[in-house]
Amino acid sequence: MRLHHFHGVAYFDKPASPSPSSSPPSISSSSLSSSATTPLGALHCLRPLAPKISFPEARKMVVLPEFARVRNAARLLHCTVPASGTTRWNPSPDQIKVLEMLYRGGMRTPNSFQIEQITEELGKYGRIEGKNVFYWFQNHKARERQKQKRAALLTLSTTTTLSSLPAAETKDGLRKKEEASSEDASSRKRRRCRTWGDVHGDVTTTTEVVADCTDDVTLELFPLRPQGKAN
Amino acid sequence: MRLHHFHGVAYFDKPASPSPSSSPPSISSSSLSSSATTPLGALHCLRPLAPKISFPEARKMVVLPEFARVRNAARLLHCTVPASGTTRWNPSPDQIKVLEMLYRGGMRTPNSFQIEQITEELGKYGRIEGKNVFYWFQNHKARERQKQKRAALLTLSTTTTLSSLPAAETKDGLRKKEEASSEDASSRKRRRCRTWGDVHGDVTTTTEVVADCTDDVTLELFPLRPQGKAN
DNA sequence: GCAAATTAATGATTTATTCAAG
DNA sequence: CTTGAATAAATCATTAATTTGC
Repeated sequence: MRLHHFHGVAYFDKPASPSPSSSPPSISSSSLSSSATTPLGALHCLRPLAPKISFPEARKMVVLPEFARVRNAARLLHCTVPASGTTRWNPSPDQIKVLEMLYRGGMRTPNSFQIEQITEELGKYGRIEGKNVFYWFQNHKARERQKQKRAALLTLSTTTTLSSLPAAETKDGLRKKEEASSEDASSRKRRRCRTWGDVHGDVTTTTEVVADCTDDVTLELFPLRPQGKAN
Repeated sequence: MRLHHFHGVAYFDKPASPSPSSSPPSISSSSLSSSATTPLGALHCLRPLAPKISFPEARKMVVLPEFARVRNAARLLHCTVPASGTTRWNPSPDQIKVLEMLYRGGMRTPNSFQIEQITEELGKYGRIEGKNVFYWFQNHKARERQKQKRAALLTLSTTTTLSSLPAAETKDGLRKKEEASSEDASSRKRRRCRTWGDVHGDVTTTTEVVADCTDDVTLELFPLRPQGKAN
C-alpha cells in the first residue's frame, strides 16, 4: 500500500574492480577516470520527508543495516515500480523449499553472485530480494546450529555418555558441528576473506562474455557448489 | 603490483525501490520489467585464478563478506582500471582525520547515502571504498566503546566509589555510555530498521531533482547530522 | 643502519544477540 | 512463538610499528 516515490539519485556503482582475492575493489571513488570531484550523476540530499504513512512511530527511515548500507549505494536512477513491499519478506513455501534444498546441499553463506542467482530464481515464486536470501541463510544457519546445540546439550545431559561428541568446540560448548554434507574438509581454519565487489574472476570486454560455467540464465542454481569455492 | 584482471559481469543493480522505511526495496528480481529469467548481462564463473602472488597460503579468494556479498551485486561492466588496490585499505592521515572528525561529530553508523558521500569526499585523499568507510565506523565505534569500558572498569576497580556511573548498562557491565554529543535522547530502545536500498526520501521524476539539502557535490559532509535522524 | 622477527593496531568477517512483524 | 531484520561482539588476518641481531 505504500507508494514510495523515490527516483534515482544517480548513484552509479563503482567501476568494478580486481577479481579473486579480497583486494579492495574500489567502490565509489578510486579508479574511474575522474578523481573525486566528479560525483557522477549529481547528489541530492532530499531528506526522508515523511516516508510511510501508516507507521506507529517515526522509526525506521534513517540509516540502514550493516550490509545493506553498503551495497545499496549504486542503483537508483529510474525506479519506476512501487514494488509493493509493505513490510517484511514473507517467503512462499516454494521459496523455502528451494532455500532449504540449497541449505541441505551444503550452502551456508552464498556469495553475492550466488545470492543474485538465487534471488533471481526465487523471484519466480514471489517477491524477494537479495537481502532476504542473505538473511535467510544467516538465520537458518544460526538457528540450525542453536537447535543442534540444544539437542546435543539435552542428549548429553540425558545419556551422560558424551561418546559421540566430535570434540570440536571452541569455547563454550559444542560448536561447529554441522558441516552439513559435502564441502569443507580442507579449510579447517580459513573462512575469512570473501571479497566485496567482485565475485567473478574477470571478463575482458563489456559485452556479454557470458557463459563460462554452465548456462547463462537459470545457471546451475542447485548444483552450486556448497561454499563458493569456485576454483 | 598485483594486476587483477576482472572485467564486468554486467550485474546491474536492482531497479531501486521504495524509499524511507525499511520496506523491501526489491533487489534483483521483483519489479523490473522481466521477472527472473533475464539475468541481465550474463554470468560467468571464471574462477579466482591465482590472485595474489605473495601469499603464504592460498586462502582468500572465495565468496565475500556479509554486507559485501549483497551490495556488490550490481556494478561491473566496464572495469577498466586496475585500481591498484593490492590488499586491504590503508587510510591516509587525512582520511583518518576526516573520519574521526565525523565520529566526534556524533556520526556512528552512517547510512548508505552518507557513506557514499564520505567515500566520495575521502576519495580525494586516496583510494577508498564505501565498505572501508562502513567498516571504519563499525570498528571505531566498537573499539571506542571497549576502550571506554576498560577505562571505566579500571576506574571502578581503583576508586571503588562508583558514583559517576550513570547506571545505564544492559547486561554485563557498563554499556552504552557514549552518546557522543547530540542526537539520541528519545530513541531509548529502538535501533533496528534502517533500510536497505533507500536512503533518500522520494523524488518523482527520474531527472536530477537533486538539491534539497544543501549543495549537490560536496554537500554538507561534516555538518551531517549525527545519526541520520533526518526528520 | 638495515632486514628479519615480534608485537601492536586495526581492517575485514563471522557469529551471537536482540528486536519486532506476522 | 517463529523467524525476518538489524546490530553488536568476537575473531581473524594484515599491515605498520617496534625491537633485535648483525
